[in-house]
Amino acid sequence: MASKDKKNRLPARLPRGFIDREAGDIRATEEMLAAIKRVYERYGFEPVETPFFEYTEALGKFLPDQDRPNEGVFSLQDDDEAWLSLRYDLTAPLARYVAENYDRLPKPYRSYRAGWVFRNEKPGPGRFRQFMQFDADTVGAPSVAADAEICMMAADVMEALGVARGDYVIKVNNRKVLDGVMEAIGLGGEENAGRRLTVLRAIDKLDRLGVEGVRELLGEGREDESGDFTKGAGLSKEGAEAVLSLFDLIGSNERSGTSNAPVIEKLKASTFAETAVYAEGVGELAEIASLVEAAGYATDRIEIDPSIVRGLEYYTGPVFEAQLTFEVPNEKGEKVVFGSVGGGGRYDGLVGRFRGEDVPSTGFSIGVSRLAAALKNLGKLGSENETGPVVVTVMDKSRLADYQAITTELRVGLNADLAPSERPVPVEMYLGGSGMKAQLKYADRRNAPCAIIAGSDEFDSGRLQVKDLLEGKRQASAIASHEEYKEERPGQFDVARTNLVEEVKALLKRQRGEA
RNA sequence: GCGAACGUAGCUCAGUUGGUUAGAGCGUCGGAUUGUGGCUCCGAAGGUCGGUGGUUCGAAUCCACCCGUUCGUACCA
Repeated sequence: MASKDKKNRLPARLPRGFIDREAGDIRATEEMLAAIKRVYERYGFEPVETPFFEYTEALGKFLPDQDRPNEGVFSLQDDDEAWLSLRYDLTAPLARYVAENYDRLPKPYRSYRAGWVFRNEKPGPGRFRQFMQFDADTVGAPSVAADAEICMMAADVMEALGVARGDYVIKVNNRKVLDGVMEAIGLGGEENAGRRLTVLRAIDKLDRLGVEGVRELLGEGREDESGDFTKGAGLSKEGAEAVLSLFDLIGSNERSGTSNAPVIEKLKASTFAETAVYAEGVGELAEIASLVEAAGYATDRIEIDPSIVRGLEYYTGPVFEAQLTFEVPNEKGEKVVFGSVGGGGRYDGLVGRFRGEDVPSTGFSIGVSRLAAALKNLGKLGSENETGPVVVTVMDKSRLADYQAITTELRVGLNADLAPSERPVPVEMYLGGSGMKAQLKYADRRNAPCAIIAGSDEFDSGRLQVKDLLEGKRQASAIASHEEYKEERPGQFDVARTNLVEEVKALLKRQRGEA
């Protein structure tokens, strides 16, 4: 019921952090998902789907790093008082799924899935409370060959989406290397868990704050522009410099060509190598490097970078991050590097939470919306101007049956011998209540290739008017007066009723430049 | 979460020290053109001035709180 009372009218508004998606967006995303899927299928991964809701405890809220355990997730209580939460990533639900179906799944279990995830956080530009991820995981594979494969697959995905080699890079690090470094500077043990987190967070900010900012955060702390003070990790000068020495290794590869060997050598030569977990981590990185190199993936695609941190909750070994390296202008016209569009790593303990033993697993997650925004920027996505429907206009409402017959004839005829992969030609009869002028305006706005026009003259003569809207637009720009415009009827021609389908087919072909 | 700025029509924005009926451009709809998308001209619709309360004879304008947006920062599985 329409509300005349303006004061009490229901406001039509979206909850903050959520967006409506429109045709162009949806089509572009579907295209993208299909391309990613093809890559994963090529590697032998199979699809699986889990629901939006999981039991809250299954999502892993009791894992470390729960400064604010009740924030960030949408939760509600079920009839039986059990807490349910909307999933905030696709990894924890996969771990639940694998644990629940462990005995009947082939191991290693290789699967991919795309889906919406939800985070109850402050939204910002390009940052929403509902967004899509596309994951691929290998569960039950202890070998770093699985990690190497995930990295290569991530690189393949970027190229399948049209990102040129050199415009992206898959960065690889190992959590064990960072753990080893922290152990070496005296941050080992349970009592230092909090400071270790602070150190990892500091390292993670290299991109944004630079070496100086990280140095402050490793020491006493840092004051930002607004005067806010962030407490640091409180490391000694030597400890901080030791951590920062990792950054010196970045770029070792570029200087030497295409192999990750130089950075591996430097990692091995470091004094940290005396720490067992560090040495183990470097060993794994060396193996990954040699595996991807043997497969032909050089540092222009997969690069070892000791400054990569990624998620703090559950990664136990190698971690990956897909970065776009080209610059794009932001709203202010400044050039900025697009940055991370996906990440992942090894999470040996996640499935084990549901079972007695750890199940070694590794995976990768693509931020679909973010990557879509990047691709749009590259011009690799967003064929916005899709051809719209052929519009059959209605001039004489008493002859609706005739217009309907024409519409159906075109709809069937134009789509008769399409291959299954070809986009159908949409055909519609104008269903609004307005006159001819508005109908053609409608066709124009729908980006229609042509409109069919018929009144009593046409029905009597057995010939219909076909108006080529693209050709008409072209001709119209050369016509100044409205009288002449009316007289010319640019782009318009008449065809025999019996030849309608063939004539429209020919017109569409001409427009595609095939005739 | 903390700090700051901003919020006027669908969009981009004017709006004087607090003073009559809040404006423009673009867009939308209609007419000139009863059967033809453009151009041009004419006209119309469209506003809880983000919300609520307060100060005042009088508030888009001043004050408080709230909501939203943006920026910085923290967190980010």
